[in-house]
Amino acid sequence: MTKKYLQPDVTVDVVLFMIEDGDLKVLLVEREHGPYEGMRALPGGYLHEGETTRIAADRVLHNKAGVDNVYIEQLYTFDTPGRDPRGPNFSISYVALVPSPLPIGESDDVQKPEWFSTKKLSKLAFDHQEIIDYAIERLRGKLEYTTIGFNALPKLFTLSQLQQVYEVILDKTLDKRNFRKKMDQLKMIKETKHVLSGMRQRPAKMYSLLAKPGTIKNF
Amino acid sequence: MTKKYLQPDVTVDVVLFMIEDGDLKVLLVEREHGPYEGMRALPGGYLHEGETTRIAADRVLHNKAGVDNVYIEQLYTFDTPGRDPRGPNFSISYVALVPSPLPIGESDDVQKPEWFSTKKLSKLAFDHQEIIDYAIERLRGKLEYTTIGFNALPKLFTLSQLQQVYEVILDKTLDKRNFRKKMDQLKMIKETKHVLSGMRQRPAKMYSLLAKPGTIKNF
DNA sequence: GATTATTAGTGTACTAATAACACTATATCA
DNA sequence: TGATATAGTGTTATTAGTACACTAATAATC
Repeated sequence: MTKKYLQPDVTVDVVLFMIEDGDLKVLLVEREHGPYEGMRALPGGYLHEGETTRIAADRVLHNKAGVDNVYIEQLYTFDTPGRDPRGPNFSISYVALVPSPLPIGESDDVQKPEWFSTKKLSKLAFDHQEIIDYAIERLRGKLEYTTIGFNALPKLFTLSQLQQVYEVILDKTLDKRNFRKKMDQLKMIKETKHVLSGMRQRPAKMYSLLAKPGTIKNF
Repeated sequence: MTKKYLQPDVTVDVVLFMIEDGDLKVLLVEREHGPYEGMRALPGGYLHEGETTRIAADRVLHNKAGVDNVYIEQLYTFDTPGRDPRGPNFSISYVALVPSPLPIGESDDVQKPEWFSTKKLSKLAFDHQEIIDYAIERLRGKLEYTTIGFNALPKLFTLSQLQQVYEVILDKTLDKRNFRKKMDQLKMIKETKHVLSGMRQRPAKMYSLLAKPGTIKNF
C-alpha cells in the first residue's frame, strides 16, 4: 500500500487505579527521556509487532506494576493532533483496577512507578491528566451498574472495606445501614466463615463475591 | 523513527442509526472491491493525513449519508488481529444517531448507502456485525442517563414520537402514562404552540428539548 | 482486670419512584 | 354520521431509597 493515508504511531497507556488510605490512587512513572522528560506520565509504551492493544496493556501492567490477571477494559482512543510533539500519535488507553493490598511484589522497572493520589496531581506529561479524568468518570459510571468495584478488593473482604471502595470512587460518604441493606437485597455476595480480627475492635465477617466481577448488572 | 513498532492502518467506521417504521435502522454501504467485495459494510474509510478520527467520521457521514452536525461519539477501537485480511488494521468506530425523517437529501456516493433494520442483517464484511452489536449496547446504556434519544427526532416532536424512540431502542413497550409522567417530572422538554395534525386522528401537541442533547443526566 | 477507644453490626419510619391499569377527546376517512 | 385511529389524562399499590442512633466485640491502656 502506498503511503497516501495516515499511519500514526500507536501507544498504549494504562490508567491503573488502587484504593489505599481512603484515597483513589493512580500509578505513574517518570519519563526518562524524550518529550516531557522528568515529568510524571501514565505507564505505557509503543505497540509491538503482532500485539493487540489489550496484550500490550497487559504487558505494561506486568512490567510496570508487577500485576497480572487484573480487571482491565479499553477506555478511549485519544488522537488530538499535537498530543505528542514528535508526530501523529494515537493513545489507546485502558483502565484497570487492582486490589489493595497488592498481592504481588513491585516491579523492577527503571521508570520507578509510584502511586499518587488522584486528588493532588502535579502537571503530567502529554494529555495524561485528561485521560485520568476520563478514566475516573468511567470508573464512577460503571460502579453504579456493574461489579467493577469488587476488583479493588481481595477475594475475601469485609462490608466496611467494600463500602469504602464505593465511598472513595464516588467521592462521597454513604450510610452504613443503607449500604448493607442494598448489598443484602442484591444477593451478589455471600458470607464466609472467616473473620478479620486483630484490629483493636470487634472482628468483621468476611464476604466473597458470588458472580464473576464485571458481569452482573442492575446495581 | 525506525520501524521497530507496529504502525497499523487506521480506518474509521461509523455506525449511523435512525428510527423508521418502528425499527432501529443502520446505514450500510456495499463494498465495491477488496476483501468482502459485494457485501454490506459500515460506511467508513482510511484516515487521511492531518485528520482526527472525529473529523474523518464527520466526513464519512457527510459523504455517505449527506448529514452534517449530528450527534456522534467515539465507540471503541477494534484491533483484533486478522480483522482485515490485508494486514494490521485498527478500526476506530463512532456511533451516530440522526433524526427521522432525515432533514437532508441522500448522498450521491457510488457505494449506494441504504438503511437496514438492525433486526435482520445478513452477514456483514469484517467484524462489522460485532461493531453494530456493541453500538446498540452503548446506545441503550446512554438512553437511560442522557438525552441521546432526542437526537433521533427533529427539534419539534410529539410525546408519542419520543416514546417510540425509547421503545425501539430499548426493544420493549412502555406505558404511555408512566412515560409521560416521567418526562413531566424530568422537566427537560417544554410544550410549544405547535401541533402535529392531518393524521386521521386527534392532533398531538409538539414539544422541544430544553437543554442541549447529550448533556443532561439523571434520567 | 477495669476502662477506654475503635469499628462492627443492626431496624424502623418516612419519602420518592416505579408499575399497573381504562377511559374520554379530537381528528380523518368512508 | 359512524367507524377508526391515536392523543391525552389519574389513582392506587408496590418497591426502592433515605434518614437516623444505639449495642456488640475486640485491642490497647492504665
